[in-house]
Parts: sequence; structure tokens; C-alpha cells
Amino acid sequence: MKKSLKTSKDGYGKVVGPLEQEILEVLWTRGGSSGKEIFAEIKKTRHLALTTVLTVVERLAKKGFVTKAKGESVFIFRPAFTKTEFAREVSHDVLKGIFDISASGACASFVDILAEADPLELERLSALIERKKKTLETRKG
Amino acid sequence: MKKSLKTSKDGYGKVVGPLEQEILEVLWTRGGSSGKEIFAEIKKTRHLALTTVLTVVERLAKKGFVTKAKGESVFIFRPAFTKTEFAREVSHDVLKGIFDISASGACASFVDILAEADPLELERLSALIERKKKTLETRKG
DNA sequence: ATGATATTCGACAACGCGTAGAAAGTCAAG
DNA sequence: CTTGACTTTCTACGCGTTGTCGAATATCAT
Repeated sequence: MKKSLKTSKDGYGKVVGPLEQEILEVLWTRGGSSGKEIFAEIKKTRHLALTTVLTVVERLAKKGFVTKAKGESVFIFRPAFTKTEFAREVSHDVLKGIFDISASGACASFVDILAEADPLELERLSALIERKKKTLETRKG
Repeated sequence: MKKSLKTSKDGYGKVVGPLEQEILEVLWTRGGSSGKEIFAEIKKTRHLALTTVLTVVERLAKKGFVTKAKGESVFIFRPAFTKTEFAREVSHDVLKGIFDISASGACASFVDILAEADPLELERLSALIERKKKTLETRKG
């Protein structure tokens, strides 16, 4: 039984808000979509006004997370980053902060979570590390 | 040249604010300290009112990040977690969020940053992974 | 020109964090 | 017991972010 820190921003809230993430998710699965389409998708699970969704999408666009381009008749929003890119970029910021606190703590946690979430990824991670080590050696000369 | 996401919460802001982190840092290095002592330490680099520091320490206590106990004559604040524990716990939350978005993206990023921040940790990470893999096998039976 | 539809604007609430003065509490010295 | 220094708590404001929309405006086919 481990007491755990409540970090106020729970789970997602670290980088983008819940609704923002939901919308990104929609965009990642549906690809380019009009505001109304996004809204329709969101509506399946939440009761929100169209404008609410629109506003958030707009903000996402302003932040550069999604692009906005005139389609045939309406604006189409598209993710500016793939899901993987996004996670990558976002991780970068977040992890940097954590590393500043303690690299070893972060490592321990990372492995734990990875093992928990997707053990197979452990293999891939090993590979990544090996490759990275080689890169470093090479670069160092 | 890589465009990067601006996540508004920069670096630290993910989990604790800058001042909060500074205070935690003080506590980690000094160990148990009175409000005034913390203030004195902070004052070396920033001009803040005593009450400002006090307020934040108090909030940290309320969040459970530090403990507050009556000393001889004044209250003494102590970190509720070691720096490593803290990073570990915090990472857990944050990483979980990121993993939900994309495990592979997070992995890639993780290795990158680790290599950048502290290449030697790569070795340790390898070791951690190996150990974890063993644990999993064992547990699986 | 008109009505339907799409888009933008402006607002408000709630929260978290930094900031700090005012108020209240504590306690030893007179 | 009162006073004054020092400690601790309270209350509050400003700012930024996110969720939440309604109202106003723009657009466009009929």
C-alpha cells in the first residue's frame, strides 16, 4: 500500500486538458474533420454545446497542435502531429522537468510503468538504448 | 530544425510550480526546516515576502508533499518523499498520461532525453530493464 | 434579400500558483 | 497581567489555462 502523490493535474492534465485530448484523439482516428464532425464524435460520450468544441479546437489550432484549412465549404482541422510525434514532443518537455528532479527516480518509474502498460515495449526499449549507446560512441569518436 | 510543441506548462509546471519546486529542493538539501529557514534559503536568489514562502510551504503540506510538525518552538517542515521517491511517483502519473497517448513515442523520447541529460544513466536503465524482464518472467512462472 | 449554416467573439467560472498584507495566536520579559 | 516580538493563519488579488457557451457576425445557396 503505497501512498501516492496527487499532482492535481491528474493523468492527462499535464500537457493538454481532457477535452483537448479527447479532440486530438478524435482527429487522430478520424483524420481531417470539420468542426461539426468532431462535435458529433464528442457528443457520443459527452453533452456539450457545439461552440464549446469549436472553441477548444480553435485553441488547439492557435497552439499549433492542429491545423486549420479551408475545405470545400467548411474548415477542416487536422492534427499537426501524429500521435507518436505528439507523445514524443510532449514527453520531451515533461520528462525534462522530471529529470531535473531526479534522473534515477524517473528511470525506475519509467521501467515500472512500461512493464505494466506494455511489457513487450521493454524489448523495444532495450533495442533503443543499445542503438543510442552506439550512436553516442560513434559521435564521440 | 524541429518545430516543438509549446505546452504552456514549461518544464516543471507539469506537477509543481517553480516556487514549489524550489522549496522542495531546499527541503531535500537542508532536511527539516522551519518556515523562516526555508525563507532564508529562498531569499538568497529571490526577493519574496516571508508569507509568500510560508503560504506555498503550507500548500505543499496540504498536498502532502511535505510534513509539518511542531518542533521545540516552531513548526518544522520535512519532505514527505525523498527526491527520488518524488520523481518516481510524479513520473508515474505523468508518464501514464503520456503512455495513454503513445507508448512508443514516449519511449523514444525518454531515451533521447536520458542520453542528453545523463548518458551514464543509460547503463543503469539497461540494467533496470534486464532486472524487470527477469522479474516478469519469474512472476509469470 | 432571406434563411440556414458556419465561424468568430467575448464572457464567465473554476482552478492552480505566485504574491503578500492583515489578523490572530503564542510566549517570554517586565 | 500587559506588552511586544515573533510565529502562524487567513484572506485576497492577479494572472494564466481550460471548460463552458450564447450572441453576434459572416457566408452562401436559393
